[in-house]
Amino acid sequence: MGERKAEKTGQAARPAGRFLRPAATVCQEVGFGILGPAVARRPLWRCRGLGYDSRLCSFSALVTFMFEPVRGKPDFPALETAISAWWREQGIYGKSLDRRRGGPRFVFFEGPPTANGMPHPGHCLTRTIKDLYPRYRTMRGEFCERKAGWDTHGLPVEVEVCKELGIHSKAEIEAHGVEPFIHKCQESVWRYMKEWETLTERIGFWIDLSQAYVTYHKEFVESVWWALAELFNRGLLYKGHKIVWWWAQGGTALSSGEVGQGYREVADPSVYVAFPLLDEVGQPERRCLVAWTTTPWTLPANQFAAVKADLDYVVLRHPGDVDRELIVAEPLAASLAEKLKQEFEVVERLPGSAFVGRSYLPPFDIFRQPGPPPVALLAAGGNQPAAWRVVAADFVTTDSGTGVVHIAPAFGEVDYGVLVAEQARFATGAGPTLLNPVAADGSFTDAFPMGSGRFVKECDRDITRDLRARGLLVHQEQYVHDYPFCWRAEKDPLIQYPRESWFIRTSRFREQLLANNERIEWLPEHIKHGRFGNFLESNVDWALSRERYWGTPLPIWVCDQTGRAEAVPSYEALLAKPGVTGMEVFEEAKRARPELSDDLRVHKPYIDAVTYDSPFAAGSRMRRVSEVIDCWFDSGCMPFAQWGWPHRGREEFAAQFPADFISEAIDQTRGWFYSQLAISTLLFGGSAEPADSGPAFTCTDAVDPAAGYPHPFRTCIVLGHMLGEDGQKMSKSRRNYREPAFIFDTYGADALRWFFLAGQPPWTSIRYSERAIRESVPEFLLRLWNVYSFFVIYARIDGFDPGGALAEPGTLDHADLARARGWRPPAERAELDRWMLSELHATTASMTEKLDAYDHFAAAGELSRLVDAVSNWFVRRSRDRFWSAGRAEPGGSVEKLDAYWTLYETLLTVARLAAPFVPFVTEAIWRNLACGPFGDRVPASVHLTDYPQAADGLVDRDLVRRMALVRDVASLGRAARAAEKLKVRQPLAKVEVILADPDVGDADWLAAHADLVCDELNVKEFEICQEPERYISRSLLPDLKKLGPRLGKDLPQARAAIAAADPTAILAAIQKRGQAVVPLGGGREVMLEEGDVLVRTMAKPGWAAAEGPRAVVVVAKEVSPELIAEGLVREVVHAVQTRRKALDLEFTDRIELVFATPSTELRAAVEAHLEYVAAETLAERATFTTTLAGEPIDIDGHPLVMDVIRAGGPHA
RNA sequence: GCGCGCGUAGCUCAGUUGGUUAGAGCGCCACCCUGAUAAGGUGGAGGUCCCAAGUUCGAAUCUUGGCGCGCGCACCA
Repeated sequence: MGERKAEKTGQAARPAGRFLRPAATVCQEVGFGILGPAVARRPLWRCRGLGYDSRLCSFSALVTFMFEPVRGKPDFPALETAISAWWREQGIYGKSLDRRRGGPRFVFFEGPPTANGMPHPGHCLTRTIKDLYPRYRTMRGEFCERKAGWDTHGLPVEVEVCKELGIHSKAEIEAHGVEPFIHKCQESVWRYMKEWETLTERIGFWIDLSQAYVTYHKEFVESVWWALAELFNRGLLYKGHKIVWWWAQGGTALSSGEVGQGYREVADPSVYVAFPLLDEVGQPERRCLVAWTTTPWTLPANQFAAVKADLDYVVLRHPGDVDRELIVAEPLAASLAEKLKQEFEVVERLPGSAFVGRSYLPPFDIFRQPGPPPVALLAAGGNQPAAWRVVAADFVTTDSGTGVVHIAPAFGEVDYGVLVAEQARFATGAGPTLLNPVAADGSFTDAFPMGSGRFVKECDRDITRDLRARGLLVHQEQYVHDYPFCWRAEKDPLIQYPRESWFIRTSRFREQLLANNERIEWLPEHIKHGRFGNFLESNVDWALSRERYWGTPLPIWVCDQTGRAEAVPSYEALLAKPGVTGMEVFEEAKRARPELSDDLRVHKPYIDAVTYDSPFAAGSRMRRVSEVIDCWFDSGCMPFAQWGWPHRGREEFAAQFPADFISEAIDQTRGWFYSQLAISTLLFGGSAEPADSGPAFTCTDAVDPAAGYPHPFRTCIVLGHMLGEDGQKMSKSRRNYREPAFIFDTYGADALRWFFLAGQPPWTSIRYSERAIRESVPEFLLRLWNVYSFFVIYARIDGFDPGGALAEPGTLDHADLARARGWRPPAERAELDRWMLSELHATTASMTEKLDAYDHFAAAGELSRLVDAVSNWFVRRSRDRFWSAGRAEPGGSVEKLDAYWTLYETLLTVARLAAPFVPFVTEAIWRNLACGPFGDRVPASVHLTDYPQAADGLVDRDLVRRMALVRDVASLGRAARAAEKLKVRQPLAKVEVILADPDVGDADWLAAHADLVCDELNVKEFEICQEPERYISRSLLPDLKKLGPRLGKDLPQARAAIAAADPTAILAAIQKRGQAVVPLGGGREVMLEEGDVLVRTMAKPGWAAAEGPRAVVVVAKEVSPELIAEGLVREVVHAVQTRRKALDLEFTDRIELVFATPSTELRAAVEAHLEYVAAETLAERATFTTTLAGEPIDIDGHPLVMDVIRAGGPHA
């Protein structure tokens, strides 16, 4: 047995550290006392088992020691709730703000969630991201106020209340009474408030909930009013018609989201109807346009027929019916003929434009007088029939139908657009008016007697029958398609229906919106010109009003007599109006219910009661319009309305606009992202001038602040949607996800945060799976915790006392620690220490860079690699130092102390680096490692420290590269062993390494680390191979990136030629003359220069070798009898240890060993190393006997029976 | 239907301006360690890079067309 063995034997013979298990038990009992005032100074007597340690004497220091014991198996959820409570008690969030007051601002806007629904995992994600960056920037020295907010208005709230009341239509709400209904809405808004607050605190989202803005509060409403009045006064708020999806039975329009929920596949009648063209005197011709529709009930409202101008149409005639000719788009003629099962002859072929302007006979004449079509005055001069005329339209396609589109402006958005466009062509008032034979309840009016009083859809059959009777029906069939129904009343089909509505002229600002958008940093980038940009491109005016109850009332008052309107910017301005009355309605309600919120003053129905004298007509009164507004407008006003600006909060607004950072999920592109951008752009304008110099926004004037793009936000992280366990949409009924509370209680908030932050880029859709969350724990949190726990255990044993060594700790940065007694500069420390600090500071630099670029996913990856480096290389390779004798004190073991200082600095720095990601566990580490020894001399919380600054001087890039090389070599060595089934327990004589690139000086360095490699690989000797040709072959590879552009088509030949050439000769030529010539055949040749070729090293077969990109590692396969014996002995030791474990012996238990084997070889091996075996297994005696009962075990083919007896105890 | 995004190992995902042997984690199998221990480490197996055509000396990567999934807008006469 060689020297190394003896060393190890010596070590094991020392009963060092065998008390570990009991100590850990104690830690569990102690818990996390650091957080409370009751910092545990547990009596030593609880540390049972300590008596086994010869170094117990050193434990006397423990009593005054500052590091709390750490439990080996952490209970993260319990830890987190304790820390959370401590933060609350100590006001740590407030303190983190206080110390940055006056610093540069980092402005964050909270997109308001609605508190009338339960928070779900998606909110956990947004709240994690929204927490990370403010925390990070605060640690970087910026002042980041975080004001919470709640979105409280809108249909969802009304729906909740309706459910509760068991009603659903507007009529029922009215019957119930608007006033009590509103009261219910206001209460309902806070229904899940507690859950939201709990979630917010539990996930560690630091935000000021006490100062939250609330969209129904009077101050907020008044800011919104100001914005609306501003738009109104600038002529940007107008009243118009809009075609909406109308739930006729319920008397309300539905939002697109609601409509989307109600689509069902149904079969509707599909009819092809003839529209006979009219001649000059108004008589029907033979020729008929053929139009197609799946909603026959809209035919009475027909006003136009649309064709595509540049599309070819054909006039078809059936030989058996010469009295009628059909006009359809040429590409669709065949399919029509097929449907009709008829052969047609093409009479004529004409472009669509040939029909534009022609009059036709509509299918019903309810709005039309017989005779020639009446004409109307065109705006450009001249006359034209206003309606029942062919128009050209680009939206006409040949995908289906006939290429002739029936236009009923009352019942289709596109159709309505045609009407508006046509109206514009005529002199004011002369153009076509909207024809609508349907009442708001969905029944035909008397204007269409055939269907009068009946629901339109029920009239489809009668209409079709009538058309057939009059010879206008060309064809009829069933058509299966998706059609929306009311999501609350499944039998009620929705219809498109015109309603009056208020609009904001956003479309006029399209260019400004795009210019503003151009300046916003979107993550991921494609949002800017993709989804969001496209949305802006196709901007239409914002349909603002809602015919509902619970929302910000539209602050427009209209004159009874003249119909003229004005907007009111605040409640105060309203009260100042002449002859104002009606406020008493609220006052009375308040007297009846004193608990009534004063905010309801500005809500329906109270606000509707307030009227005043009209400035437009003497004796007339001004009354508010009945509508409330789209709640998205509320949210978009949040940048200023959260401060009540411009009525108040002037300073706050000036300081907090625009936002540096916002983040929400992708569904907000048309929601909050748009509402903010639109409102800000319309109100504050701005230019595309870069706003780099100084603040983009100076609020000098309350009404017209000068703004430069971008505003109101600079950077926006758009998060992906979260999916359930099965990759489907999360849904309560499907139960495909775990409640956040369950995750918190089981794995903890840090685990969930880490899963979100490090699991995937934030914009991919995240599959929220319990398994993935669970598995994210060991890879980072637990590993970090183990290192931390390892450190504390040994620091306590060895008396490592930074608090005593350093009087003024500062923030425990590298420079601060340098003042400590016993601290040595890295240059004087072991290489491993310098390596660790290199990694630490290099990672610090790159993490900072990545977080500054809002790339937390990459930053988390860096962090994870760093913790892996600490755990799996630094600690592992430093064990000898931590386990060596001597105390970690000045005057003690210098190398040991170095190791402690290195690990201490690393852990403190990692805690700060990771603090924005996993705020709880890092707090626990900081509290113990920093506050433990230093108390009040250091910041009480890791979140009150600065983010680490990389000290470039400590980064030794060569060392980092070379250490990585050693780790590679170790891995390759193991791979080589594994390939030959040479297990690590079998010592081998030698390992040889061939470096792929021998020029970097790495070889010498590696050779100097022979011990390390030998230790890792369990070999006796290390050598940089002197005759690599024995083991490897080299081949030349052309550098394709370089040669490709130069050689082009010759490249394949060149590759073949280079592969066939003698690599040694080429390399030599390049080395000597700077270039080498390789013939290509055909007289051509390739000139190779330095860098044109790469050398690839491959292991020759027949050796125990493994190759990687940087090295080939060869281990000696041959094992001498001595090596085999050592291997056998190690197998025996392993077997004994396994038995010890099976017998559940304490680590400290001494044993007696008795062996029996028929194998003389095995016996000889063991006997030769008996001392070693005894030491490794804590055996007081190890003997051989000839007969022993028991099951023999296999030691590399040698049977062995053994008996393990606990010394001094009963037979084990 | 239109738009945006995405299809890479059993699962979750990386893959930088096209370049030589496509990676990681988890899971699986085998092994190692047993003084951080209901942890830790190492190795291995596992891939038609959705399909097809094209551009190119060369395509997971670029183009076009399919197919599939997610989301958004519509539902279209």
